[in-house]
Amino acid sequence: MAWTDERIDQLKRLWEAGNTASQIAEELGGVSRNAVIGKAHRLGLQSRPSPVRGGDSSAADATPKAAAPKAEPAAAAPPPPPPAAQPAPPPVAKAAPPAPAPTPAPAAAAPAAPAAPQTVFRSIGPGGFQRQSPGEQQAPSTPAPPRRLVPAKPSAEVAGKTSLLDLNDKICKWPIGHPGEPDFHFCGEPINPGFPYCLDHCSVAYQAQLPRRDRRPPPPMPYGGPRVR
DNA sequence: CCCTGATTCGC
DNA sequence: GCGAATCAGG
Repeated sequence: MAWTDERIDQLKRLWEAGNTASQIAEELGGVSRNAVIGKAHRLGLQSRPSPVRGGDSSAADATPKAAAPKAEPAAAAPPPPPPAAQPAPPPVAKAAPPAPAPTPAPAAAAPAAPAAPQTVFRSIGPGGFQRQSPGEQQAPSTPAPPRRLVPAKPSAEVAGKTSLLDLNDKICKWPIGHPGEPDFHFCGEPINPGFPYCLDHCSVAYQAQLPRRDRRPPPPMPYGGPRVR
């Protein structure tokens, strides 16, 4: 199974969304957990809290890394790995509790720009995107209402639709329809900062892990989505 | 045991 | 570049 752009992109998103390598492997299909991890590393994806890493048994461990039980020839001279700065920590915020949050005080999270007239978007984690608007602030008292997201068909009109050539870094790349169809186009709405899709499509693309019981049947996925087993 | 991610190294 | 084998912690 080759690492196509789509599969790589899926890997990135799932990885950064906090899925385990096993889950990602299962989701992608055709690859092993190791393959996912290996690819993730090759892509330079930052590893999330791994059980092996942080588990520093000794408080002041003098030995940094002696985990080389295998051959340790004469290599030595470890080239200082340029810490490729971490330029992208914004997209991931605190994970949103999927469970019914009894928190009644919603305003506490919006201390900044209370007078800002413009809508502010804040991603609060995979599957937990919420619109934060000064006016239409909704108390999350309701048990995570599974928003019924229709594939948002802005206008089936041929005119004004977002074509492939219209895509850029600022608009939602969620496909509407299917490639080849006469009216196939892209969402085109302003993106949710840090993501390739708009707010609504982010909430579709990044589904929160719900109990298998009451999970919404067929989440609309582009291109048929990941294989169904 | 199970799980996890990290790393190595032959391909 | 890829990923099975292996390592190592929870």
